[in-house]
Amino acid sequence: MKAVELAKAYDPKEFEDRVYAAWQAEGHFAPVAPNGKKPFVMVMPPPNVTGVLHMGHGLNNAMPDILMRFHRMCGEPTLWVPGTDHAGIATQHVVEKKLRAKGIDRRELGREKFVEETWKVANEHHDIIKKQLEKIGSSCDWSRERFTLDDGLSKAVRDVFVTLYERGLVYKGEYLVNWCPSCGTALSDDEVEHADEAGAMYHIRYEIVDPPAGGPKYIEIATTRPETLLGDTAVAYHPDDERYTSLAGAMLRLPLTDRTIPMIADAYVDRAFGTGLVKITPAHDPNDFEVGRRHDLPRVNILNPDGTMNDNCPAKYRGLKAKDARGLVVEDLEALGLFIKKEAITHAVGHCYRCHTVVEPFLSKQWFVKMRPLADKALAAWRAGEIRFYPQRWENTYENWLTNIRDWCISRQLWWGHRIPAWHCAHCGKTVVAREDPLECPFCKSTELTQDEDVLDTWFSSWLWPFSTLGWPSETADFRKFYPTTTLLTGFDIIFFWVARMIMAGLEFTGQVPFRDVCMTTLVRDKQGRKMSKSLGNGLDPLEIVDEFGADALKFTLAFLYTSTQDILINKDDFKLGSKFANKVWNASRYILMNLEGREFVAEPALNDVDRWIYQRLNSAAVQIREALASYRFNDAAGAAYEYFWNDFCDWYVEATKLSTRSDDAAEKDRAVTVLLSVLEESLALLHPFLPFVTEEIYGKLPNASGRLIARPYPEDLASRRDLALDADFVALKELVTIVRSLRSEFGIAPEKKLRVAVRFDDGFGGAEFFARNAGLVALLAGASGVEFAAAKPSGALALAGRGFEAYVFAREAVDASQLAARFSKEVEKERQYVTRTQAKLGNEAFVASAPADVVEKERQKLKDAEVRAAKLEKYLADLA
RNA sequence: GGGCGCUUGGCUCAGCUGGUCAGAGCGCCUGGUUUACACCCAGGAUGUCGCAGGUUCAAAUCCUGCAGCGCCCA
Repeated sequence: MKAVELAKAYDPKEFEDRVYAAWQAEGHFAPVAPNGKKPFVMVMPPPNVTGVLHMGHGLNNAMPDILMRFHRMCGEPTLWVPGTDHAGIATQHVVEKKLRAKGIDRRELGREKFVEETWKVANEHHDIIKKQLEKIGSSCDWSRERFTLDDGLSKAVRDVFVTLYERGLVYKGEYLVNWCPSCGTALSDDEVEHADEAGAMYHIRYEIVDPPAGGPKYIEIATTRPETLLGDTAVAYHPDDERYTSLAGAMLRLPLTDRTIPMIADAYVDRAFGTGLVKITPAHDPNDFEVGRRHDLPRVNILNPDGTMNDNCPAKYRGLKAKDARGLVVEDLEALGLFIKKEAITHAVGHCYRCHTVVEPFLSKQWFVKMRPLADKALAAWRAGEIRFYPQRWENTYENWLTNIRDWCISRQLWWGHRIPAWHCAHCGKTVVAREDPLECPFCKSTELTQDEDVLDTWFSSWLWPFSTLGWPSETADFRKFYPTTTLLTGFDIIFFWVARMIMAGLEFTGQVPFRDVCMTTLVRDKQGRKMSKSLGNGLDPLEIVDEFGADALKFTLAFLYTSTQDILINKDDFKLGSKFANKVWNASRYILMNLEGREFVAEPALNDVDRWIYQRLNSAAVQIREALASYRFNDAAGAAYEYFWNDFCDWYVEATKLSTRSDDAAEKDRAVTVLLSVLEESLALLHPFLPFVTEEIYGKLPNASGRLIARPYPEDLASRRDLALDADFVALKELVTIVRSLRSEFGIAPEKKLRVAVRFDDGFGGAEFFARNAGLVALLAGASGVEFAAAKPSGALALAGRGFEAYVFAREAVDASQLAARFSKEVEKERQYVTRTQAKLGNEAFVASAPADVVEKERQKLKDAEVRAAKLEKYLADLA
């Protein structure tokens, strides 16, 4: 056989694109035909079609890819559905900005042209996003890719809207909504981010109309937004507040206006807060809105949709931004002597999650989804154990949100999105909601129908994603085969936006939970714990990482550093970890392939101790990986793969085989190389989910492999490979080798100096035969001229303590006796301390009586071991003296 | 105000259902051109597991309180 040559250095750029193209061309990302195994299915959280992938996407695509590859190799039909999201507000922003740069306003362009333009931009961007996902190695089924605005999904959205309307769960009404004056649209409660800001509490006087004789002429209220007084329609006090009960029914002169407003009593008021009086502005505060409803107060809207003061305000304020109006209002109040004071405070202010503009509570007609019935189903399913969160603590958040859920405002005053399938009949005034565009009004047959101008919230399409992508509402083959999906993996920050809503939608429309497991990932941040952002310049572009370190390095590093308990802090250099590991795999393989030169395969090679040991380790690693992935502990899985390959396979196994490959025995060389190649092949399979590219590339060069690694079975837990006794023997062998190496290192004995080594076994040591068989191996690894077996310490040798044995090294002349003695003393002291502690423990009757028998037995054994070791060390000390 | 999380070697973090579990990667120190790898090899140092109590035969691991940091909801 000829040697296979690999390039000297690992160079991912050389093969990653090629390997990905081959996988795709051969159809490996599509599910295999039903084979009796339960399918493993995930949907990709759809990235924003006009966005850019950031490290969060990197993480949330790399981890699913590990899962998909693992389950695929386990022989399950696997499906990972990719796709993108039209991201209404964000995309409309992008396109508007582009147009503005060309001096075009979207209103000039008109709705139709604007949407056309937006499709163009979305299509271009889509190709970029797709390329990025391919670059990072996502093994998703591109033939099933979906977009939230494509025909199928649009049909699903419309069907759902109409169904909910029919069930009385969608309604339109005039309510106070969160309004982004900059985006010019309503937002849902979740789309508002609260941030503490410095503000002020303004104390203002309202004059009482016809004050009772001897009573006060004014009342004092406090507000953070004095300009909203122009929309006040009452002032409220607590019904039990005796300071104000005498003012029941009194009227107040609303400053700066010609209006008078009533004093009302409402239990909502906190008597202890401020003066115990609250100005009520039903059109501009959610709490006031409720108070207004209870007392049937008028709602005076003082804002235009763009956030400026409207015609309900006195002329001088009209057209001013709310913030500017505030200053003017305060000035005017001062002039009238109605302003008392201003105190600095900090308060939470709502901002638009897309553009960060301050959000205004704004009175308008919007569409809502009645959430309570949906949420109750989602809670019931969770309580019944149909949904499991990893880590479980997220279930608290889920429960809490669903328990306190409020209706969902789903209409958006945008052009880019699913147009609301509702029509207004100019003739009879009724609303028509229909699956098919109506040609005439079903109530009065009029054709004067106009469709609602608004579009739906993007999340109103995302919440259908796990089933709309599979063809629902049609009963497609995919839907039948792959729904419900298995696992959803996404960032915890969209648990409300997306995860909980998908569960509600799944239950409402398909009668099933959309997935069983929810794996919540944390955020990726920089080393200072700051969110990665463009403005800070601390963002890590996954594509740059791929370019510099390779896609495998990206994936492996993220898996290795994965943690579910806190944010993942990472910087660019951390990705060296992954590329170093990939390089290690490359070079170990390179070495093995080099050794093929002139060798012949052996049909059924006999396994020696070392071979059986490495299979034992491989087996144990496979078990660990399987267990870790079953509960989404990616770090443990990656760690097990790393430790196996680097510490067991490279450091010990490959080194050990040099005993054979460097021998003059051709038959033994053939045998050793044959086994080595088999172990390598299986090791590559073990590592493949974590390092897909480099393992596939090497696999393609193996003379004993066929097909693609991506489709090879994953190493299984084989009873025949479990061998704890052998593992224990090998632990002892490694200890012996390490003891000799340490001595060499500590006393600067040159590596090329072969040491004469002898071993004596303690009574009852079980590994004697193993050692006898592997004396040559010990000699190789320890750099010994040979290993003898002795009944007692030979004169002229140094003794070193091992567990169950004693090593004798003929190196007295190279060693500084006092230095070695000092080391022994330290060790003796440690052992003696341990002995004392353990004796006390075992002397404690409560311990012996209460602790499980095996724990007590273990302690006894450990005590014995420590005593033996201490005795050995003391003897060595005496000898050195 | 309610809820959740974090505080373990210089750095970033693992340690599930309490009994050598005090670990990993990076960094650091010493020595190495062994025909796979200096993206390497061999050896080594470093932690009263935030603080104070408690439960237990036994606590980094469970409970309570405190301190600091972070997030979510109101």
